[in-house]
Amino acid sequence: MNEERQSGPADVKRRIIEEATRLFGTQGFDGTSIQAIADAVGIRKPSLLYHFASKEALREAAVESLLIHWKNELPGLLTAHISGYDRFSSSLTAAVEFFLEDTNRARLTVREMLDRPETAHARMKEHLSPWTTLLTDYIRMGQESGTIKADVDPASYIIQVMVMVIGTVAIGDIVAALVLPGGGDSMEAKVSELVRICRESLFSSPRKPA
Amino acid sequence: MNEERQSGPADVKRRIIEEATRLFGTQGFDGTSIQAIADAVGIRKPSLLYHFASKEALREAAVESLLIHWKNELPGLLTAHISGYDRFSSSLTAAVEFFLEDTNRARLTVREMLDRPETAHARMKEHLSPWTTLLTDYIRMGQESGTIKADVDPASYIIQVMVMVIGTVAIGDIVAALVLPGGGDSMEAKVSELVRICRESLFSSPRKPA
DNA sequence: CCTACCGATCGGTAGG
DNA sequence: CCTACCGATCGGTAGG
Repeated sequence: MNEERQSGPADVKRRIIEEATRLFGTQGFDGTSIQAIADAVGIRKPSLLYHFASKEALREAAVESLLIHWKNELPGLLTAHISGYDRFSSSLTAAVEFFLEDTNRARLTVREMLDRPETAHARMKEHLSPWTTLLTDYIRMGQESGTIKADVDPASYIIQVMVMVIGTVAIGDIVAALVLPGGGDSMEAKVSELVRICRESLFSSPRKPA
Repeated sequence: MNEERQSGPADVKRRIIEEATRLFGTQGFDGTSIQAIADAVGIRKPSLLYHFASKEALREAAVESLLIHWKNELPGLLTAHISGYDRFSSSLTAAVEFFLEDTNRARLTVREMLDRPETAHARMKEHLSPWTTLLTDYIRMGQESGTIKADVDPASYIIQVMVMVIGTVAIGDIVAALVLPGGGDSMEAKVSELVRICRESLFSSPRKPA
């Protein structure tokens, strides 16, 4: 009747999702067998299928878990700080570093976008569009008050920032090979250049207005 | 003994690579069977394996073909025009539109970066690093003459531009869903915003110096 | 370029 | 959560 020792069934489910996210992210959905996931968790294949009725159900659970994670963490990280030229840099840096903490999640996200465009489209919209609307409004307000360049297209700007953030985390290391003799500069340099590009193409002047 | 009618063997190889690029790009390497590729071409599976000894050999041929295409077309498109503030925009627009012409190639490229980081790293470096070096040098020269912002990190800047270009083509439509109520603005708007972001974060002043 | 065929692995089920 | 098992499909080969 003890209820705290060892791994409860909820813990097993969590570990399955963890390993699935890692393997789907690095090798892709079709490139990962449920056998391989079961091996990584340390259980047999039919045991995994007791927790998730099908491989497809596991995929959906992994993506859902990923989106919930972002939905819970990102808005607080961003909305609390986006309120001026200086804070813009630090909050965008924090957001990129948040994604960098778990590269597998970023890779799985990109793979989902490639593998199932319509489904990914619908699900991301459902979870994330509420707070991207906030960002769009913030840009429009900045344009009215003159702190943000008038020729910024708010929606397209946010799309490009997201493409840069997720792209840098998912494939930045490989793209870096095209440019650098050594084979890749530090991720730090890429992140600070990303922030610089976003900042200088958004605000009206290099110094914040009074 | 006629040699121009119907499809020669070289033509069949070309069509196999075409269909493989399309299917690998949309469904992934592991998500595409050689049976499916043979069906799309209109031949039997063992016939396909006569032209390419293995599925892996076909993958390599498809990626090689893609890189050769870019290597042949891009340098002329870029180096001829990157020589000032105005031409920068038109040549970057042309480059993005070049990628947009064949979305499958962009998707296959991103998938290769995710599926086989080291191999993709090495092969892209081999084919493309010579002319990215030219771009880096161009930025450094602009910094010395004052037309380009001093705080630009040339290598990281080029990486971010490439991430934006390839990311916009491969997953721009899906990311757009996060932002727009309608479900995605026109690709045109995304491209012109991409160009604006790259331009305004690169040059020293909004008007080109004399 | 084809027919015929192979061993291995896939996702999933039966039954406990 | 396990053992035992299934039909389907996979990449690839033999032989012509």
